[in-house]
Amino acid sequence: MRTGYREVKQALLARLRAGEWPAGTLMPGEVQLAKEFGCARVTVNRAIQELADEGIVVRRRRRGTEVLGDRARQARLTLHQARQQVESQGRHYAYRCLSQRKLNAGAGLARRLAVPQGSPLRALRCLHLANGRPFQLETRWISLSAVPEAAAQDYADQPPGEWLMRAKPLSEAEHRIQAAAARPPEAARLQIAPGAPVFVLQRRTWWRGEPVTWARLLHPGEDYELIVRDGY
Amino acid sequence: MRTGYREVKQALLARLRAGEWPAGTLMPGEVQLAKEFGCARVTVNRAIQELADEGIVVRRRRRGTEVLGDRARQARLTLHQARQQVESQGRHYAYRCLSQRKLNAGAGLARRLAVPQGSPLRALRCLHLANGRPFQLETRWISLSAVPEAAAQDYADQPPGEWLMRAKPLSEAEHRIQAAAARPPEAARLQIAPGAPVFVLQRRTWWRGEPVTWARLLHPGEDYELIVRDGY
DNA sequence: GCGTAACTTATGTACATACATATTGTCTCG
DNA sequence: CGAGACAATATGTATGTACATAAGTTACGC
Repeated sequence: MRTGYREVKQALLARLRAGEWPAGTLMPGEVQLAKEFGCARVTVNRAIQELADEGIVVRRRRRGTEVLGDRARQARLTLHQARQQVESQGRHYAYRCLSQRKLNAGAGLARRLAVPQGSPLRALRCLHLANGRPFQLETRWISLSAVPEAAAQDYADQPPGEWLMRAKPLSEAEHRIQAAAARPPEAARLQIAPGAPVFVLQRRTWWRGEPVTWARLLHPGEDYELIVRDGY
Repeated sequence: MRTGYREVKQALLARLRAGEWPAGTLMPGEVQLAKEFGCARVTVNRAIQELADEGIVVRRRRRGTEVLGDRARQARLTLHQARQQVESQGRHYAYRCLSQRKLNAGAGLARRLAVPQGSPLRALRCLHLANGRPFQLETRWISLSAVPEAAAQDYADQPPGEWLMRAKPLSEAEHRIQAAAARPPEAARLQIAPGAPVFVLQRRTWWRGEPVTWARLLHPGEDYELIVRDGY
């Protein structure tokens, strides 16, 4: 019958949207659906697997497949390094390290990075430029207990983000995206007026549960936008 | 040998990180890898499939599997309806429709929505409140040629986003995230000062290539944040 | 030399089957 | 009646096989 797991997935989606299985209920089992669609169970499995990946249903062994309510939109967000963002727009990229030093985590930093107080850190402040104009102001802390090599590394000519990506694999990441008003020192660095809107991306990463780095990336003004496309 | 596609995937990831196949090169074919790992080709296929899903490699028929350079961080972004965002924070949700009318697309709207000029549209302006305070200001256009049912629908008591989610499947979506300064009318609606930073999310959706809706969602100030977690 | 047809190859997917694994429900024994 | 053993069951995954599909490559005819 040349079913195809895509067809099955679409059919299931259609029936889900039609309200055939309201939120909270269990969908029929894979064998049942396979019989219904006239295809192999594996085909149904793959279709439902994708629905589960997209957060539409939850699957549990022995229990079955539960339909989740109030389906949220999901999209895949891709975050590039500043250099790549700039160059993909056909602009000239430049990097300047404003300051780099070593310090031990105080109470506030320890909390934000989730490291013990007093942990050795590398603190950095860098500027990424596009065609000579400020593109991103980066404030970053690197945990030296997680990445001891970072102590000896010089970031004068190399963005720490790019270095880290090569030097350290990562297992988890958390990103926070906000709009904020530029504080005076930041505004000066970004050559915008104090209080002007800035796009803020904060990124924390872990390696096997151990905190690696925390970065705060500021983009000036209304020009910057993050674009997420999604389809199926 | 009880390989398992997860093991294969981890092994491939390890070798990718070790630089065994530099960016731009082609990985060995599935049959080759299957022989190497002592498993079936389908198992390797599934492992590499996931790598492709995560944007680490690109697969093309007949060509092979290419390793992508400068691996960008990828994360799954989940976008909820305003109601769900508010309620998941334990706050009280309320909805107000400020205006709803029909109009035909002018030049600007036609371009933004990617519909022919003069197309019939439903135009909406709504406010979502959390504990009685403005949470999100929504400006939305719905293409009536794509969703004729929207012409008769009344949105006085029902957020158009929630209605659309139920009424219309969608195949593609595009999201843009920006920081902006509140313009005076918006600031008044959101009860913030003009020029204060706002978090802007613009969403366009299509159904089989046909534009369905365009929404501009404004969140006041620095409180709002979008959080994306990602791990493996 | 050029366009096209035929062939080759790597990935894409379907299927039957078999076994693994988690979890719920039930049954037994003290 | 409660704790633990056990069976039943739905999903999870591996495998061999077969065929589909896209895209390079080569051969052919003009």
